[in-house]
Amino acid sequence: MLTLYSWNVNGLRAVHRKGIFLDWLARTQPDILCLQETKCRPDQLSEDVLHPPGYYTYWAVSERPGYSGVALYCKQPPLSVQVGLGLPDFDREGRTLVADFGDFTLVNAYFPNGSRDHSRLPFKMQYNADFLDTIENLRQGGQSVIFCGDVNTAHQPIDLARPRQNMNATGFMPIEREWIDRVVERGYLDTYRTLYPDTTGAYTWWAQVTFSRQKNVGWRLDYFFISPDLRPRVMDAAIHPDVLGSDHCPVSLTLAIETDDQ
Amino acid sequence: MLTLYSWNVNGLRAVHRKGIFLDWLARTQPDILCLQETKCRPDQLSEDVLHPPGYYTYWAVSERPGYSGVALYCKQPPLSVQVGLGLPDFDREGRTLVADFGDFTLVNAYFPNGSRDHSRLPFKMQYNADFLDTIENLRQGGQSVIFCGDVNTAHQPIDLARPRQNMNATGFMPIEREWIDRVVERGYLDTYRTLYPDTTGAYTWWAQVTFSRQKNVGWRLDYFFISPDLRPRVMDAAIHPDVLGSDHCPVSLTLAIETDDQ
DNA sequence: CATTCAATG
DNA sequence: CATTCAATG
Repeated sequence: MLTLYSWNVNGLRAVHRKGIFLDWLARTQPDILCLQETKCRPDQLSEDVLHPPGYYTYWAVSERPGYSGVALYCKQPPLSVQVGLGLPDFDREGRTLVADFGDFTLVNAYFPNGSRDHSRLPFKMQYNADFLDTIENLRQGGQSVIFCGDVNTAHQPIDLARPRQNMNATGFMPIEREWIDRVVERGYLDTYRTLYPDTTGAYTWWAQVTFSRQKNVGWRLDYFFISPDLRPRVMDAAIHPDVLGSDHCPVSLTLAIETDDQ
Repeated sequence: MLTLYSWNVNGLRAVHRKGIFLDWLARTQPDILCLQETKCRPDQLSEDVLHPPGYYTYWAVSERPGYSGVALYCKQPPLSVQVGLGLPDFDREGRTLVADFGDFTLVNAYFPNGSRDHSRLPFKMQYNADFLDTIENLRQGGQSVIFCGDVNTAHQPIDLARPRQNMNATGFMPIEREWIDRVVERGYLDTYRTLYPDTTGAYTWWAQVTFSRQKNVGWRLDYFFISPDLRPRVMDAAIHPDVLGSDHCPVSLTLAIETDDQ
């Protein structure tokens, strides 16, 4: 059994400083943990966060200090890890890690935010397009694919509290949602929604400005998608809104795959 | 009897937030208070700081947000207040207030910092030169002059804890100290040093980086200077190192001048 | 080290 | 609102 978690931490140093990160990690013990918005270089971290007992860690860093960044924590080292998509425009922002675990290739991604004024929407849609090309190439190479992270888009009206008010807000615009349609058309499964097609109020992000978390006025922006061949292995998919410390909460996926744990 | 205080607060909002400023003001009740490094526009302040009971307030603001800025709090309104020296290069940094109190003209100034790499030394020396011209013009117009504030220069070796190590550091370079020599040659009196010519360890600023305040490794950078005609009125000059909340402490001057207080 | 601001989300 | 950085002192 393999447990995978994904969490946009909104600053790894901040969630560590609050005394939350290592506690949660020690308690949860995911086999694989994907972080987004780490907002740091590894050399800015203390040893306890950089190398928690039992974990290998991998880092994608933005050229711009304090911005973006993703990390991978895992109990077994991948066969290989690729930092970035191989596309400098995106890779300089530290958005992507691709890890080959043998049974599957895992892509941990912090998808671009379209920006309130929509100025980064073209950049986001280009990332999304190139991202889909990348994972399709992996599948054509015979790999099973899992991708997770902050997709920065709610797919359907059920995936946010105020769908009608946000039709023209980045994160729920038709063009953004259609990209997820395309992902699903290619056969990828939104694991949480596949298991819980009708569950409402299932969100992973809440705006801090409006204190919307206490009212659960949120969005489901964080996902675990799998290629369809992995469907028989899915044991559970979950959202963990009780885990505080960021404006996002973690999401998880449990697979029926043996680990080498002794 | 008239009590004047001068204090570089290193951010008025910060010293207010710490609960120090209004407490200190209510307890001390200076007739006149000159602040430097207010680092704010008046509209960024709450009413209680902007208009404490019994005080008129006047503001010089930098064009650059959060930088520099001086303020004048006084129980009796001046006959006139001039914001700036009339020199745009300096006035755009909100460094100077000139207030005519009838008995004397008070100039509240935040003299430029020469910058660690000495890059602002020419700017500082030009400000100092133009400042001296300004107060000399006031005297030639028949006024008694008081000037106070953060002069950003220690005059003599007795005025800092480590004179030999700082001969080439801005704040104690020969060229900076010679400007104070010139002020003294014109007859102005450094009120504190006039009353206490041999007192050592009398500092008004301590570097935060090195926690030097607890060791009293400091500099005397804040002064009340007076034109010589006011000498007979001087009752006391003091330094108040126990007042916390900034990296500078307040300094004060007490004059034998009647106030209109009922 | 401490203050403030700007960018970003 | 919260995180991080940069400039300044």
